[in-house]
Amino acid sequence: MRKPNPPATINELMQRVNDIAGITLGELAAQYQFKTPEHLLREKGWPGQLLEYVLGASAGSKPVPDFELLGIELKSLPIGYNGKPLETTYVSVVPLTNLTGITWINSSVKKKLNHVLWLPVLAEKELQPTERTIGTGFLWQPTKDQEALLKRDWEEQIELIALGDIEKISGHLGEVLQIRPKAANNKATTNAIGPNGKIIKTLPRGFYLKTHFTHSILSQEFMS
DNA sequence: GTTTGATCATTA
DNA sequence: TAATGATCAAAC
Repeated sequence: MRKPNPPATINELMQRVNDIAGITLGELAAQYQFKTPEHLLREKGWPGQLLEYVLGASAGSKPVPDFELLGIELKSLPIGYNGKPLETTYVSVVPLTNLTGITWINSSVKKKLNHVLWLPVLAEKELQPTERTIGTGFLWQPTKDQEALLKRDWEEQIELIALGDIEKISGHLGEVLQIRPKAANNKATTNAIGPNGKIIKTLPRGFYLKTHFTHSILSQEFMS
């Protein structure tokens, strides 16, 4: 099969999502002649890249929603046999400089999470990457309560960064939204605001949704 | 180096 | 065993 075009409507997108529910990543990759990792899962981004391709998401690394026409972000969500998320969910890069004028409303986190297509994938560790089974995808927008939680965590941690206290931030902070390293390795560096307002070098960081938050989203969708 | 896609693996 | 810190690959 050829590379799918971007879906024109939400209905079209959701039809494609429903069409792939229940099959494995290996079967899907074969159908579309998409590359499959031959041995170990060293290509950590493979599940997401395959799903993007099949659903017609914008290719490449662009700072725009996966489905630009629809304003929807695709997030695959690895879950275990118990239906709970196995990993935190990466959201976006954490800004470490030029924070003047930045607010929750215009933040990358709010924009990214404004409208998300969650695609659960049964990804229990004993399963080979190709044996992971695609679940039922669904659209989600934060409720007022959920957004309030995200906003509170975001503001608390952005304030620390603005004050030059990036090195005081660890994955322990944040109720639902945490900040953790996001880099090739722990030697990578980027600019950040340091003590006294001086620019320092530090490890690039990313925002991640904690698993209990994504689990609550799943519960809200499937157990209501 | 940065941003996209995430998972790995050591620690607590 | 869950969570935090570290890491892998591709495109640019």
